[in-house]
Amino acid sequence: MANCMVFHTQIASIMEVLANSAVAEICKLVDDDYAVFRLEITQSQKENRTLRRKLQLQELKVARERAERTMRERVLSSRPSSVKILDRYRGTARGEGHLTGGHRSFVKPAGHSTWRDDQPITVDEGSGTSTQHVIMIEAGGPKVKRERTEGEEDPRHSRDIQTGVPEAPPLSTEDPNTAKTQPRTQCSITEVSGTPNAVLKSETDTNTLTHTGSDHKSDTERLVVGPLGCPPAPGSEYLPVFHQRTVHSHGDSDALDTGVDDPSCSYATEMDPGNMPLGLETQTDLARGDWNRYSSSVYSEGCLDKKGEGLVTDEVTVKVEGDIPQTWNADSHLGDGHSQGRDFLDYRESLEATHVATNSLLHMFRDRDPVSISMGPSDSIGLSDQVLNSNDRARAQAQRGGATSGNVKEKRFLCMFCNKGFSCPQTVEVHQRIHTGEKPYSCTQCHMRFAQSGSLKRHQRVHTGEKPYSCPQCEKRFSHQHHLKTHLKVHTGERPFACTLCGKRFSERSYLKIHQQKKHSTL
DNA sequence: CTGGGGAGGGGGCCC
DNA sequence: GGGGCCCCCTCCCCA
Repeated sequence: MANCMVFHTQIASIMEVLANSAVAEICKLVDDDYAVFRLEITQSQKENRTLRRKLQLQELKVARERAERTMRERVLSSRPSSVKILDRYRGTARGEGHLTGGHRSFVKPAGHSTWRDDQPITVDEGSGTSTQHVIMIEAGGPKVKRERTEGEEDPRHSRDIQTGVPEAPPLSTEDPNTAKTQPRTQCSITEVSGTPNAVLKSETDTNTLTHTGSDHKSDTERLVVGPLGCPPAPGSEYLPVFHQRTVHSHGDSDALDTGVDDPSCSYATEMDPGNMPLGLETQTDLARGDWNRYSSSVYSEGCLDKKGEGLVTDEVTVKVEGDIPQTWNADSHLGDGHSQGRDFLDYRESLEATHVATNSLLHMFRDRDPVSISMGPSDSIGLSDQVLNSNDRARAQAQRGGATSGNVKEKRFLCMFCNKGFSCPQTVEVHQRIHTGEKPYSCTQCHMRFAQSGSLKRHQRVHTGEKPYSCPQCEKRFSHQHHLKTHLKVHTGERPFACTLCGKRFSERSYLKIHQQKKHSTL
């Protein structure tokens, strides 16, 4: 009997131990799953917040545009009919000088019948002529062909207001409706931030912006303020870094700068390639919100930005133009140090920028929501295969080594397009040129343009014939170091790349790839 | 003549 | 800015 009791006791204790271990295991599993679920829920909630915010912003923007349209109607109707094309637009026109078929939005006063809608005009820029496809907007009238164009023009007003340039009496002081537009900076930054993190971040940042109206220091200047050229990363959050047009800005960017001042343009543009750069530039300008985190400054020059934002028929803008501080000019052309007298009229670049920008946004959207974004015929026309490849590569690289995958080195500066992380904002800026198509470095000998200065320098060896890399075995010389390295395999007989299917070996991976494509493509 | 491979040139991009 | 790697392209040679 006693044995039986002992046996039962032991059984009970064993059962208890087993039960406890089972419970512990279950708890562990539950905890793990719970953590995963919680993470997913958090992300979902974040996305929901982002979408909700975007919705609100869209509504806000619609209301704002409506108010501004009303305001503009009022302004235009009260303006004398002798509206002149300002010369300041020439900068933009020059940027698109060869862009036949490019679209440009003009605003003509309501009732002005001198021009017909979509009437091609010839812009004589001295260095050449170009036929431009002009989109005429009946300001204040019912024939607004491109609603977004209002967004192009609006921003100047609204940004003027935001920047508080004293010499430019903002329209808002005349029309209380404009006051509604004031919070747009915050909204706009949120709209284009791209990632949920960025949304929240940008919004917060924007709230902290306090423009003094006198801070016309360029973004470029601000960028170099930080130690070692890399501003310290504030906080621990990943920071999407926006493309900085002004850093390497050049004349032809003018064509894209139309409407850059209006962050709200971003979503006003559909997949119209002609419009896309505007939206893109808009995004890039928004970066200043982020950069300002480091510089404790604000973005102001962007609003008055650069030469010609469009055909200005607004006297308010005229005043602004006259009051652009000198430092601003330095800003706008800072990148010209790299230009080396390049041809700002390069049609290819304008076209390229347009298409690449389109492509970049397409990628961006496609990455975000591959289902909802469809590529229409116009979206793919003219897209550079090379850039497509580049973007694909970038995306692939982002997937491989993006910050989100957890690199050893801290890479908290995220590309706003592919989310790839970098340790330095300047590096991100350079990287983002993959997506934006910006190529600030142009060859003086030909029309080649490059996103990186090193590429330009290397390219120029084509013209100079410089071949600094010589083979010690045969005195052959090469312009690329890698070519020398490749060539050396001729002497060594090294063939490190073997086909896994047939065992054939190659000295270069590309040979192997070609071989496999040709021989084993059916696999 | 044709296809495969070698060699070299050039640009893109990251570190 | 430089180094390094990647990819693509073209030309040439040869079976």
